Amino acid sequence: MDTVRVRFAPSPTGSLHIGGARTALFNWLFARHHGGVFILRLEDTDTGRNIGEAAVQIESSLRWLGIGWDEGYDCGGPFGPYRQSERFGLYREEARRLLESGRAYWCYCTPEELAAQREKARRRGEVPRYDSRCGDLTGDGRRAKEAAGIQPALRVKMPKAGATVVKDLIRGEVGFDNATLDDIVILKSNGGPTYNFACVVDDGAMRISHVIRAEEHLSNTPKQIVLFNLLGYALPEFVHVPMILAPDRSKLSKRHGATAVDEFRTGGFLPEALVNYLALLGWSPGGEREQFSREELVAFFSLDAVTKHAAVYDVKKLTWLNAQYLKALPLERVVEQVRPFMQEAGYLSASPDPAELDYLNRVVEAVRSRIHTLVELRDASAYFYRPDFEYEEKGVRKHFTKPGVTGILARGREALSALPVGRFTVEGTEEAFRQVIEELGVSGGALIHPARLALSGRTVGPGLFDIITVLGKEQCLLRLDRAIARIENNLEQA
RNA sequence: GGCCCCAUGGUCAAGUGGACUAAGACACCGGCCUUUCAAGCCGGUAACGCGGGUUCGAAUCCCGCUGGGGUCACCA
Repeated sequence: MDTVRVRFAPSPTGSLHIGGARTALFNWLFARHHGGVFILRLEDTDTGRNIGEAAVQIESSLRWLGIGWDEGYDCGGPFGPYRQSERFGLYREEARRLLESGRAYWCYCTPEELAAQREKARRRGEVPRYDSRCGDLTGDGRRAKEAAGIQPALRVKMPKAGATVVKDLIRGEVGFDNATLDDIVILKSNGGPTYNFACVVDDGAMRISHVIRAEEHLSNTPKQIVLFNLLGYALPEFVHVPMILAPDRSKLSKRHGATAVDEFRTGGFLPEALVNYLALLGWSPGGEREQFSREELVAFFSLDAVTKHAAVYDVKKLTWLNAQYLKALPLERVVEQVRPFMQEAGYLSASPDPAELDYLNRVVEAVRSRIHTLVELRDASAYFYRPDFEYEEKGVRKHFTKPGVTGILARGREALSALPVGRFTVEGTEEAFRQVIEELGVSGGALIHPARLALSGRTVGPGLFDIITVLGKEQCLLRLDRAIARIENNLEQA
């Protein structure tokens, strides 16, 4: 295979959603697998629809996912510029070639006229199609239109007979009857190129070897193939990957909850998990594994293992994968990822000192195996940072109302208090508590459950002795005292 | 509606004519473990859309139907 050159070409009309992200990922994996080039091109020809911040947002989502590009509108490259709004000169040149060779013609129909024609056809039950009426406009007719001040659009004559076959790498040969092809507009009356034209000119000029894009573009492809041939460009391979659908099998949109990559980031998902999940949506390496590192994905990725059918995305499985990464990734990585969440909650200062970081490390290690997202990790850590929590009501009824509970807690407090610093470890504190339990002749739970509630306010969480050692002696004694006082106070009121 | 694509459990999917009384994963349900909750381990429920062919034999090939999706712009 010649050098692989693929591109991801988003339009800056919004944030990067997971469908786009997966298309970008497949392109990237394919390029990396073959040692090829991955290009980021901005399709911003419709100035009216461009959203200022969108390009920046798309870019940052891609970077967050770890999808980097070799050529692009920010870093340049041998076939730049990579922003279509900066390539209008090229499009006009190429359009002129078509006009001069008689393959294109000016069309003076106004949008209103075209809409009326379409409506008329629809009412007659016909397929709305442009009738090429301007194609045989005489010089006089043209002059008359121009005198009327109409800015024309440039159309390309499409073949009217025969068929155009799209050779798609995952779908095989897909035939389209040429009679269904409109004379498409390639230059709008404002002088700008249309999508189909700019796309073809750029894919040709940028020597794209494989056009890997979503399936919704399949029906554009025959028109683009005609353009490729008219322009004399080498045809790239076409690859139309299946769509990602919402749980109700409809096209993904905002109303389906989080669909933007950025929402997953703020929702506490790791890029490792999202990349892994997205790679497995519509592609399968076979076998029984579900977890793959980025390097493994690159090594295993292959277009012929991409499925043909659309996939419904399932946030539950993504959540599971995220939890897997949360507990298996090196601790430093998880800590690094959770830092902004902790800072936002006020648990961590803007520039934490080593002691703060050490504490955070221990908190994360204690909590990370029982949560699914960074947001959950932050929430499950709250009591490590705030001593003034409320006690869970259900736990209070269950563990703080037992007769003698204050006495038991007091004995536990005493035991911890008596422990020398060197013995304030998971083993040491557990041994101390076990001894209290034995001396009192009560069940382990009689001390452990109220103690957990006293220290964390919750009935669920890490092992008690992990909580104790992370909190440290001083906090434990304080919190135990607070709980004992609270229970006695309640008893008086009762 | 025309054209195009697709069709294995609720979801992601393996499967490329015999090894399929159809893998694995998520979710769900049970059990074990256990100081709680997770995690982990063990087990369970659950699928080839329908109808015709072809073939000794079909989830796999062909046709039709049904269903889902995409697309029909001077949007991309």
